[in-house]
Amino acid sequence: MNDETPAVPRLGEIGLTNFAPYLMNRIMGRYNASLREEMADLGLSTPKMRALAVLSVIEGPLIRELAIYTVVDPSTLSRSLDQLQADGLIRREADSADSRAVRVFITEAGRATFESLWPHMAKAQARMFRGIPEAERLAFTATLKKMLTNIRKHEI
Amino acid sequence: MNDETPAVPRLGEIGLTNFAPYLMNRIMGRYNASLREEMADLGLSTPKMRALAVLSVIEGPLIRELAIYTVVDPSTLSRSLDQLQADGLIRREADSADSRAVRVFITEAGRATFESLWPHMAKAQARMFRGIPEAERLAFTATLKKMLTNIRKHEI
DNA sequence: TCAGGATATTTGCAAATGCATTTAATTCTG
DNA sequence: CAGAATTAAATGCATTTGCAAATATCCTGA
Repeated sequence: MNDETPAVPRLGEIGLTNFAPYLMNRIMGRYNASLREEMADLGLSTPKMRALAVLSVIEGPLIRELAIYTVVDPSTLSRSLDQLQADGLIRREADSADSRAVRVFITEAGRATFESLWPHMAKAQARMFRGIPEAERLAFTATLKKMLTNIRKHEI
Repeated sequence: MNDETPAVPRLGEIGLTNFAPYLMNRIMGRYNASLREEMADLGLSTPKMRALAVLSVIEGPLIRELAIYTVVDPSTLSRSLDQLQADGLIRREADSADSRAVRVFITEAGRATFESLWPHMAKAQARMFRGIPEAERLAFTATLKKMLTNIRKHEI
C-alpha cells in the first residue's frame, strides 16, 4: 500500500502556457489594458465600467448583487457608485422590502456613456477571437459557463 | 448603397453570460479570491505570487520581461520585488551585457514558498475544471493560447 | 416578543496601485 | 563619433483598494 499524498505535477512540468489560469490572467490583463485609454477618456475606472456594463443589462440589482456580478469588493463598489452617482450615470434607490438594501439603476446619461464605450469593448473581444472559427468560439464560451458554475460561490 | 457604420450587437442582445470577457473576468476574480487567504498566510500579494510563479519556471528574466509575464505594471513590480528581496525570496542581479537592466532570480527560500502555495493553485484550477472532460479542457487551453497570441502586445 | 446573531451598506485607514517623472545607460543617426 | 532619442528600472505622489469596524436593519428561536 501507498500512503503518500498523490504528487501534484509542478508548474514547471505543466508549463506556464499550459496552465489555464496563467493564460486567462494574461489575456484579461491585456484586454483590460486595451480599454484603459477609452475608459479614462470617459472618466471610468474598471469597477465603474463594469458596474455600467452590468446595469445596462440587469435592471435595479442590489449593491450586494452588483458586487458579485462585477467581481468588485462591496466597499470599493460603494465608492465607485458614489462617483457614478455624482456624475449622474446611476442612481440609488432604497429597496421597498428591506430598508438596509439599496438598488442601483442606470440613468439615460449612464446608458449613453456605456454605449459610447461598448464598441471598443466589442472590438477588443473581436481582436481576442480573431482567426478562431465560430464553432471553436462557441465551444470555448460553453466551457467558460461551466467553469463559472464550478467556481462561483454565490447562486448568481 | 449603405454607408452606415455596421451595427455592433449590444451587450444586452448578446447577454452578459455569452460575453467571453465578462465570464473570464468573473472566473479569474473568483480564482484569485480563492487563493487570497493562502497567499496572505505566506505574506504574498497577487503580484508577488505571480512573480514567484513565473520565476519558478523561467530562469533570470529581465524585470521588463517579468512585468509582461506577470501582467503587472513595472513600477508595481519593482516594489513587489523589493519586498520579495527583503524576505529573501528572490535576488536581483545586474545584467552582464546591459548595465541598465536587472535580472531576477528565485532563491531556494522563494522556491520553497512557491512550492507550498502551488498545491492550492493546482486545487483551485482542478475545481474550476471539475466535470469537464479532458478533451474539452485541452481544446479550451488551445483556444486560450491562440487568444494570447492575438491579444498580446509583446513578443513574449 | 425580544435578545442575539446575521445581513446590507458605508466609512476609516493603512497599504497598494499606476501614471508621470527621474536617473542612468544604451542605441541610433547624421 | 557626438548628440538626440530610446530604453530599463526606480521613485514621487495622488488615487484606489480592500480589510476591519461601524451603523442600521432584519430574522430566528426560546
